[in-house]
Amino acid sequence: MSKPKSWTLKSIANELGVSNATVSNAFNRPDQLSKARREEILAACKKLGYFGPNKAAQSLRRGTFNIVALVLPDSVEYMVSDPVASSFMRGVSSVLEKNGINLLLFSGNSDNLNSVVDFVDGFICYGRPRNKQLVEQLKKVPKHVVTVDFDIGREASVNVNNQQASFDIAMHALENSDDRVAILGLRLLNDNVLCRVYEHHEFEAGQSIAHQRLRGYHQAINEAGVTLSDDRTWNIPESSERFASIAAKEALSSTPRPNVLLCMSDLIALAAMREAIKMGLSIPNDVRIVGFDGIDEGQRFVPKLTTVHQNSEEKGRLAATLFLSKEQQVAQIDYQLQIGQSG
Amino acid sequence: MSKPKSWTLKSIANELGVSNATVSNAFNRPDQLSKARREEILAACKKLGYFGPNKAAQSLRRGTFNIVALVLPDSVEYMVSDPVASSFMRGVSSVLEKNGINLLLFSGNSDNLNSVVDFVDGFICYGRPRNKQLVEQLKKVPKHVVTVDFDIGREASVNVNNQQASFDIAMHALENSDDRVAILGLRLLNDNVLCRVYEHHEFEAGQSIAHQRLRGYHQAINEAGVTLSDDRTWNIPESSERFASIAAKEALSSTPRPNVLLCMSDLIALAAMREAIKMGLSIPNDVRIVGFDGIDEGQRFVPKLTTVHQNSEEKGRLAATLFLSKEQQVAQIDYQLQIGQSG
DNA sequence: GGTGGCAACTTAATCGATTTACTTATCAGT
DNA sequence: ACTGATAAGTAAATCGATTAAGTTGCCACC
Repeated sequence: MSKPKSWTLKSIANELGVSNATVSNAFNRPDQLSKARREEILAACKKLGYFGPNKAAQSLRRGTFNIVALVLPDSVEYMVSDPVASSFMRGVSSVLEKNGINLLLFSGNSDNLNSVVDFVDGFICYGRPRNKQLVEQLKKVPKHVVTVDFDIGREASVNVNNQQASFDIAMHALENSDDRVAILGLRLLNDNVLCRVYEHHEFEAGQSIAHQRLRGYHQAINEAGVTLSDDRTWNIPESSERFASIAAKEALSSTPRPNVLLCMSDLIALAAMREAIKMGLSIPNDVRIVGFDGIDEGQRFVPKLTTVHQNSEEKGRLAATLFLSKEQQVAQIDYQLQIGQSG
Repeated sequence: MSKPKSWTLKSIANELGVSNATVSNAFNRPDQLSKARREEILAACKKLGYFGPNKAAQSLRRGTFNIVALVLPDSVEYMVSDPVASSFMRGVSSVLEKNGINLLLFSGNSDNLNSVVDFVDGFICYGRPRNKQLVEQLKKVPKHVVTVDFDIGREASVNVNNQQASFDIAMHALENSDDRVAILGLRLLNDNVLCRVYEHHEFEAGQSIAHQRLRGYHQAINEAGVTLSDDRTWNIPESSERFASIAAKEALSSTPRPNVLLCMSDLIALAAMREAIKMGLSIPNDVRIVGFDGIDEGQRFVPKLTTVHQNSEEKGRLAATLFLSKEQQVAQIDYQLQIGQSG
């Protein structure tokens, strides 16, 4: 009668009249018992409906979890709506899935790694988490960590050279030293707000992707001998149509009207192009617009978007592979300028 | 000297000369010890670098995890590249994140829930998982389960009426009894293959979303008195531009050329429209094309896509809320026909 | 002064496993 | 027949916590 609703190693062992250890060994170390005994035990477990050792207990004992946390730069919501981030995630998960490892999504807004640190084998961090405490914790967390597109002084990371790429695309967009440049920046600020940004100098030291890209733009602007007025940089809090449109409209209706728009993502650039068209401007004659990312929609748009293409999925695969190898190395991945008709 | 590298409840207790239980209580049950003692302990922990009870051990003991598994219909890769699925996920995560609960992604291709079942508080299943074993396991897994857009006989679920919606959109698209209809189906088959599907009858009993939608189409086709030839249904294995284009090209170049294309997703419908335009066909004069989902890009396309809109993000929020409430109920969510110029 | 009640801790069982060290039994070899 | 190896299995410590039950000291109250 005393059949427990759900079996444990112990109750199974009692039922079969063998020891704890023997049942455990039947599942984990076949060489520790006779073949006959093992098969007998496994068959009995199957019949009774015991599906093997409880993973939580197993993990506690062994210290391994088969779970990797993907630390996102921002909320999970934001992440899944960004096409570049999703394709990165796609790359990561394809590799992990093949290795039977599960993916835990972790928001870059959380202020504490603690809620998951005891459940995972380590962390893959995609870009600098918005919450600074998180960054500090990641620096010293006693687990394996791979960072992507930013650096915390640990040795395993995957990066695209954001600064160089931004420099290149900006150099492409700039033609004359009297060009009027505006920058539509993505998440330059920690505050979740759409606004113009006047103070540039503090960004020159920042390590977020946005800061790296901004440095590339500035470098190109200098090199091209162009002047960037200090009211010509916008902060867009997330890569969404809505915010980007507002910022683009604002930028394009400011005087003197900019004729070069450097956009930190393709989604922003596309929104800007739509606004420009709505305002009756001609691209690239009245305004040249360039993006960053290389998403599909940009290549279908008329005029075709000029942008920096990076293979995010490949980046994801690389990050996951690097994680699994436990090696400490820094991998740089390639980018290509994708020249369209927009700038 | 004997400072362990990482602290445990026990080692902290020893260090402070109090019992195990007291330290535990300091973190979990303030009423069990004096205020002074408690503050003293917490301060000491902070100084020593003990961040609180190990969550894995805590979970083992308590049987709660603060982790919910999101069971996807297919691989995790697939999920993040599908805009509808992502916005569902967005909805789910927004609610969970607010409640401090972490999200674990679980592939619908896995053949065993076991790798995660001992780590999670329960499951939210988005659509019928591709792997049938998984479905069987979900039916009887001893954890809380909420299903979305399919049913496994458990009482908590969120659904849109796929069959009714498909019926409605198909009725809208069909005009004359001599219309030549083709169906571009999404994941009608378990096999990951792009092909024409000849045998329809077995689908009439299927419970996957694709099967529900197919039934709606068939019902409308009957009602409209139209004949559907049995070589006019395609199976597209995933909602991607590439596969959809191939299928659309094949459908549109078959004779007699279909003049109505019922597409099971907007991504497919958009690809079909692009192909039709490439072939010099006029929409909707030569061919009427309707989709399903209501993604943004469809509304921007020229001609605007006629489709079924469902608020996936809301669906996600609803599913998560239902999960957290632990209530057993079936929630139906609304859909609207979104009439554009495409069909 | 004895009793009851309460606050503040401690003891020890428990969650569900893994694993080292130990006990037997069996058998080959001399 | 005795030794030593090997195979097969068991006992008990352990992972890092929670918590019911028990202990102790202190104070109030009749």
